[in-house]
Amino acid sequence: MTPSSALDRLLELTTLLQADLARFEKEQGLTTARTHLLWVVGRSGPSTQQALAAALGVTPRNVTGLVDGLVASGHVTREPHPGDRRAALVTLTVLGATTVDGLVEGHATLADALFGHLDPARLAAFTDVLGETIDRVGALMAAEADGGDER
Amino acid sequence: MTPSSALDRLLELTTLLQADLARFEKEQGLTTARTHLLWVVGRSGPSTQQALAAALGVTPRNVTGLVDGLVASGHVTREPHPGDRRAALVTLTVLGATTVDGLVEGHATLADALFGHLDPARLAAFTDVLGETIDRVGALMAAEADGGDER
DNA sequence: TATTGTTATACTCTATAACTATA
DNA sequence: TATAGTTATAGAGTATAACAATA
Repeated sequence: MTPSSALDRLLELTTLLQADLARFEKEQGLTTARTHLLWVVGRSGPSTQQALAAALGVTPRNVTGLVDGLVASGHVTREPHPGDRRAALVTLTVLGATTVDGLVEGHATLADALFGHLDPARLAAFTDVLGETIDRVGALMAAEADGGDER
Repeated sequence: MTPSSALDRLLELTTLLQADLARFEKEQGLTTARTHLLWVVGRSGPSTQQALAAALGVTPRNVTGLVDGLVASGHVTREPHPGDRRAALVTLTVLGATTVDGLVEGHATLADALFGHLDPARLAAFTDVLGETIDRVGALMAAEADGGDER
């Protein structure tokens, strides 16, 4: 077993998980970007588009487009912001809330289907390696940002 | 340690790996879709656009656009297909081949940075779980396809 | 008649820049 | 003067449908 084959499998698994999410989205008539926004609103509650832009790491202009689409599909509404007439609060409709619930439930179901059969020791060992790997990628990217951004 | 937290970490790691690849692409003036095409041509050798469309899982029309971009950036050329005047063979230029080499090397370097420190037993255990998980996602998607596609 | 690739058209995600209304 | 959001414009990825050239 080599580091390279571990990375290969990790990337393959990534591809499969994305395909699985894509199917949910297609079923719901959603896209990845809109689903992500919906998810954030579900977690954070009614949010300004500025806040969503920051949370999603995209421009405010982009959020305008995503929210337009989600308003058209009936997943969210723009409510007036009490206390700031410039801003709007993107708010889940019943359909939007139901969709988010489906996401949460799907996540739990998927986790159980993938890892529920592992005995606690194997699961813990696996999760530990994932955690270490996250740390290492983070460190790597920080290092490259230092070296690459140099000016 | 719960199945759900394992999935959370897996998804977090996925996000980080994508960000890492995105930086390489930005450096090279490439996009994810074009890099993927380049990668496939690097592995398969000169290919028709039909073959690339099948390999990438996109429409032939889409491949036309991707190849147009990669021709403009100097990564590939369209060479006449010997024996079929309808078809063109998408072929790596020196720049394209160099870029693919960089990808391969980056992959190996990344794998080593992420997993090189693990002792063989932990690495094997981790890789095993990844393999099992891949199988489970595959089975899951096949099952859903059966149930969902029913008509 | 079937296949390869392209033109035509459309939708989505993304970005920058300029502008309006409000703070 | 600064902030929230939109209009304007542009590039990229994706799709379907119609069409040309060639098999």
